Amino acid sequence: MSKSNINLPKTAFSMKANLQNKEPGIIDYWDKIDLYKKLRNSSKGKTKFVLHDGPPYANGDIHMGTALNKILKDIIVKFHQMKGEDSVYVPGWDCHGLPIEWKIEEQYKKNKKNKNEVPVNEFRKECRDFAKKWIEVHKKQFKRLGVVGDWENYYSTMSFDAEAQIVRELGKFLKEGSLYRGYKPVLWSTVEKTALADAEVEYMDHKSDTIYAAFNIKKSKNKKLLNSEVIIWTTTPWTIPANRALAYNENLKYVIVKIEDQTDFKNKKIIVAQDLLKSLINDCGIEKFSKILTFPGKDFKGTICSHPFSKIGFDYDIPMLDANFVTLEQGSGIVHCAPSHGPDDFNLCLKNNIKAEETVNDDGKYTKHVPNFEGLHIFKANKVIIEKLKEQKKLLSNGELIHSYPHSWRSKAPLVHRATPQWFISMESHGLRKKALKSIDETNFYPNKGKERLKSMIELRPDWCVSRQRVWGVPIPVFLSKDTNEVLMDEQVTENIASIFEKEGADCWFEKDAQKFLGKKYKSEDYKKMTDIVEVWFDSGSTHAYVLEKREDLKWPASMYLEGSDQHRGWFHSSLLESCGTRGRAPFESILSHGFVVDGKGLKMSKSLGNVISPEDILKKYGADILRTWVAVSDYAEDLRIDYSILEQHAESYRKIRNTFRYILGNLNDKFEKVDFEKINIKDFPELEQYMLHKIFNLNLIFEKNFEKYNFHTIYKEILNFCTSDLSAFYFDIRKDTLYCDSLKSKKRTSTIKFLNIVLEILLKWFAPILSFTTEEIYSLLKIEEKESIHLEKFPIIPSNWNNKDLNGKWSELIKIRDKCNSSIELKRASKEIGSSLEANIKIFLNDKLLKLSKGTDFSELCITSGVKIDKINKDDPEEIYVETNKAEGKKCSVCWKIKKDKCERDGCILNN
RNA sequence: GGGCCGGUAGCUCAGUUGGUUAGAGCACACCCUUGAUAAGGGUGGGGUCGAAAGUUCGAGUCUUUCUCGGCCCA
Repeated sequence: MSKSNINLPKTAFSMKANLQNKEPGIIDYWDKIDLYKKLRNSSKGKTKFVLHDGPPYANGDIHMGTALNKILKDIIVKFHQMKGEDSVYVPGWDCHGLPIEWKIEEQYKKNKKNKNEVPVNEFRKECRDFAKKWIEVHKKQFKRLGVVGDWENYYSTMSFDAEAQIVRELGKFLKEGSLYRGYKPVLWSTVEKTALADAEVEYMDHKSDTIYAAFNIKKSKNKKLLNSEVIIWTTTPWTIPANRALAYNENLKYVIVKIEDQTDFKNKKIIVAQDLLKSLINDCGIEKFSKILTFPGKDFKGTICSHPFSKIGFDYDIPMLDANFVTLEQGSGIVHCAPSHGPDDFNLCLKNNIKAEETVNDDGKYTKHVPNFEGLHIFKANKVIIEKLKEQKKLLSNGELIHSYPHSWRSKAPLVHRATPQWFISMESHGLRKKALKSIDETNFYPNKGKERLKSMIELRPDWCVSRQRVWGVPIPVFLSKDTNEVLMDEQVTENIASIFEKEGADCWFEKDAQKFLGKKYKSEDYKKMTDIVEVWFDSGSTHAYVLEKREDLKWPASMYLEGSDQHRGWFHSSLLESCGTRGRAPFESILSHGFVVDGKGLKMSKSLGNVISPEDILKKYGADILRTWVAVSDYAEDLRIDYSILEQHAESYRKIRNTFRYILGNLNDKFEKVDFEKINIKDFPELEQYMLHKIFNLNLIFEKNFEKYNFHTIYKEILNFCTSDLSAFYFDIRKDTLYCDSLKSKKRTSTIKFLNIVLEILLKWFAPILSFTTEEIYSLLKIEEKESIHLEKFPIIPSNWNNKDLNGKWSELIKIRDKCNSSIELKRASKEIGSSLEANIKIFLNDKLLKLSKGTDFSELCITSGVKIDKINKDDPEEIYVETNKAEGKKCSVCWKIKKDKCERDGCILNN
């Protein structure tokens, strides 16, 4: 029998996707038609949706985290575009900063070049070229993922206009008065006379002097504490002159002990943590003592001590402060705090309004702020301090300790924490903290938990230190008076600097004579030009100023900032502060944060674990649409797991979707005919199609509801289920008979074809933001004249008359009956009586309700059997449905393969001859 | 070490204010089909809801502790 008289599906859309080879061609096509420009032109005047790109650092190939971030952004941008908005996306890059400086330095090392001998601007030029190179690499990699954006006119933190605007932004804080000069401890090498970044530090063993020293209690609300001495332990005795506070932990227990040995401490009462008493007694060689009292740490609240050197010029209050960094690991349970010489100390003191000061100079010698010891080098000071403590009867004991200690990676010299002059933006002086907290409240967070996270950080953070002693960045555009050391505050000077940077770039700061920047008003002899640079978080925190505000295609504030959850402390944070400080509110209306990419077991990816997967690997093996699928189906609110078995699973669901499309295209013979949804007369369709239209109506509600909450994984899952359960296993299976065997002009077949056209268009549009390549592949196959890309289309508007709750109620019952039929058929199949369901005749027994409901329904069509009989169920039967299956008797129709006893109504059937 | 977030079938995810036997798709097993064919259909198995204790008539859901993992901070 020839197959010429049945209509089998035929399509140019291949079953095998071959994405890795096909996708690059589609990217070329988008370039060729200039898709981004077409998108902008097509949506002129529409409501703007601006997802402002957080700039990735221009260094190294992209990894899964960056790929996730960019794909998620692209999906959202496309969703908004197809919703009918003007969804603009301008990618950007973060270019200044230490990691690039290192890379260049590394190259110098290889070539035996010395950084200090290279002119600053030569070095900066190499940094700039390095960043430029990586921007180009990233661009290619991001485009390969299917991300559509303004790749030609990207922004970068190192462009001249960005550098100029960063100067203007800082100028606003300077003018307002919230930018101030203060001190902060940094790791310092007294040998190289320079600050070191964490990554330039090597930890090596070092022998330190240790002391147990005593601080008299001067005042306390707790009378029992009076006349006692608090004991501290430290490995840096030279910091004692810089002591400004003592730290305890209110959750620890402390004990007052009376010493009875013949020493300086005979009959004195000392206070230490209860659990450290034993080790302290041991360390100090105390033999006779008695415990007087134990008390909780919180009783220290409000206690004031005096400095061990109070009698020799250190006559000030030493407050006791609660701090959770105080532990029982070592020492006495009370920690001596020198805000100029430790980050913990600094932060604790700052919170309590004790400022750090310059106690040690560049060379490592005490400054004039340290009476009695001025000019003494700190590396020679320990002995002297220990002697002085003994003299003042404040030394309980001393010793030595070998421990891991920071050293310079270059000189191998031991480092110290040293307070150096820095620039800060005050959180309080002009209400920055308050403004930021208010803005957080006015921002939508996806997921919501991001709100609390950002809020608690802003509530607790200290003043923002915006200066770095580095080279590759925007200079802090400030002059200090040589006379008074005061900051020159003049808006005109700031603006002058900015406009010079705009023309020449920030490099000129390092070579041009200061007079050029000062203008005519001031003389360069009178001023010092600062050499610090602005920290990079201020650079990227200002993107809203030089990107959102400056570009006409964008808007301020942005509709959304979208980054990984680590950016609550990073870009979200710095952008919020910068903008609240300069403009009084956040530069974003909403924040979407996503989790981190982890391996299949939930562990973070690392080279040592060998569980790293790169985007490149995935693109090679599966193609970008599979990676995009993975992004869409994963719940970004949590960490996202990935490994090859997970990808394989999603590739499988992709194939299912691809085959759904292929089946539709095959039956349409790749000829798409657009249907005007509004003009459809629902009643012209058979009930089955009406029911399917209702399903689509419902699905669209789910689609819209979940889009609003950016729940893409729900959207994907729902449409996938529609493809597998509703279309493939139900509708397509049933309508195969019509599509293959009915005459082309039959009413039933034409309405099926009409429905296929409808569902094709809808599925294409729904999937387009996620499966950007595959939907484009199909779209181009359909040769739709008026539009050149699926991405220029809008989401379908589903008419409300597709909604049909009654029909839905009826059909859920019919499907229940169908399920029973399938079970019954399966029994006969298992016992080998029949194979295909077309070899079956079924008898369905129903209760009155279902019998009435089923009137007019052809179950042989619904269940794909050769025959059906319906009868009333026995009244005694507790079930409402009962099905009996029998082998169909007769001959097989050559067209529809149904088994018939007599003639067949199908045209061309041999039974009819 | 501290703060925050999380752990539901092999996998990706649903599980309203505590309330029947905890769901879906994929994967898996078996069967059918060979007119969606490196496809398609049917049936089915699979979960001490991270662990323990508690509150309650009743806990995946509330409380506490522990454990594992992630981010941030130190």
